[in-house]
Amino acid sequence: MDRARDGQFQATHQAAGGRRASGVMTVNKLLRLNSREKNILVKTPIMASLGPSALTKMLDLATAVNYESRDILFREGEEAESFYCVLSGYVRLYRLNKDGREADIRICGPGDTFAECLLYLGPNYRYNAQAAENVTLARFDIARVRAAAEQDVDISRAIMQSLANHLLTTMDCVANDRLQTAPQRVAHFLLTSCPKESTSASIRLPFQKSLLAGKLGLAPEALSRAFSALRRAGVTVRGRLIQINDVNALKQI
Amino acid sequence: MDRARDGQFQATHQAAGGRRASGVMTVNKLLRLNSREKNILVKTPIMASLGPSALTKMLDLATAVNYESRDILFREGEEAESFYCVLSGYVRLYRLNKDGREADIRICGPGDTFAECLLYLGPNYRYNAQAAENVTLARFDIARVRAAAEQDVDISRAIMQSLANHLLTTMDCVANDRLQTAPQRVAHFLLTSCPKESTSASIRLPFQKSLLAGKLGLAPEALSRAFSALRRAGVTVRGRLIQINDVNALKQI
DNA sequence: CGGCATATTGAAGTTTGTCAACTGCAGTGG
DNA sequence: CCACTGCAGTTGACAAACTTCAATATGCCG
Repeated sequence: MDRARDGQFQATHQAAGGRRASGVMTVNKLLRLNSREKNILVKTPIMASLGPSALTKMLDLATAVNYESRDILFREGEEAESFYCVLSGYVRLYRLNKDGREADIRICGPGDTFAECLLYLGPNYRYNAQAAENVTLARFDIARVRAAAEQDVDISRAIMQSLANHLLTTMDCVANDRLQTAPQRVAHFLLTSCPKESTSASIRLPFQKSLLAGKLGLAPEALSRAFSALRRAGVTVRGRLIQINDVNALKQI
Repeated sequence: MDRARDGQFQATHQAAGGRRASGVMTVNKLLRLNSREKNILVKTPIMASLGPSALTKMLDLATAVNYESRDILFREGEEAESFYCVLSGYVRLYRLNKDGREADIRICGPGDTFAECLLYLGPNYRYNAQAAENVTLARFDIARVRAAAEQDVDISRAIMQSLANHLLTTMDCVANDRLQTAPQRVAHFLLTSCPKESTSASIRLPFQKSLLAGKLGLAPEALSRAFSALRRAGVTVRGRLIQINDVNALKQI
């Protein structure tokens, strides 16, 4: 059975979060970050503001971990031992209702930190996390980082900035869900993906459309229809490539 | 013209946030908290975890301010000088779309802190805040609290806990909006308002139904219909009084 | 009781979700 | 090289849920 292709299998047997090397899976082998991974990590928002000593402490606490597409990182209700920072790939954070329907809460890409809010809260994860594609993550032990933050103001300040940012982003999400229709959400997303001050642009989606649909709180079909509704505003879609002829027209949607 | 009853007037002439005494308005007079207000403030989540010295510092930084129902506390885009903690009454945080439609992001009641995320972020408010009824608030100067947090780990820890809490609450909000229908949202709200482990309950809404509707992301009419849909699950509504005959039946909605 | 704001109800109308069929593409294996 | 397969995405038809508008009812406070 192909684990990466069978959601049901994933749903009952959690992936253990191993690091794979040359096609061979070595479960739960946590490694220090290699230099390429370190270079990515130190540029992420949560690390970039740290002073040299705080940065060293955090790098010492980080381990690297890989997941394959559709692997489950953790589930709602499990005891939270770690929080994560994405080095490459995308991770979905989502909830289930009692019928088993899923709703994405957040899509985390390179540089994004997630579950760090549990540093100062209850002992359990509050949502599910799944790799949307093959991902590399930096993993941090919650208890150790909490201890480090108590001693180093740089670290606690970085965590606060991260929390404050996520809070505002999530509040934006609530407001957008409640105020905007599907084409408006898509237009808004495209505009935030455009370089500032440009009159036209062409964008390559960094992930599948189904993932974008979830991020925007839409069914994949609704995203499709939103794109075709945006054609009259000069938006051309071919695969992951999106051509925007008139940025100002998009703003009027 | 009655300021408290004319939304348009409020929309163009911002209330200055004065403290009123015996019907006479004294604009912008910021006062130290009286002992009753202090007693409330020290029990709020953000203050309760502070040690004695941190608590004293924060109380010294706090000023009391009253607003009348429908007063605007601040608007999106304004420079953020203060964050607030609700001592009594309710405050709506909301956004406008370009058609002028409003969507509530959060309803803050006694003990709730808001806009504290700006301690570590950009200089502007990111949403509007309006008194939903007559309110008393503790106001904190952002720059001063930021300085205090740098020196006192208790304070920065309290802020982090507050941020983490709000983040999780807001993520819950996104998930609930995306997963639950109107009756389910109302049922969920009622269940969180019930004492734990009770089989039946009677609740008094702490605010107007229109405010509850906004909190749940619904039009007032949709809330009304949700309540009448819940009648068959043993929910009786008369004014602000709500009788729940069977808590378990509500959980099945 | 009057006056006003809040809440409820009914009747459209929108928007989105759901289900199903179909397309297009990429990879597989004969 | 080509049929087969599996998956992502699109499209259509329909249903469900919610909003909006309008009319009416209820409740509150002078």
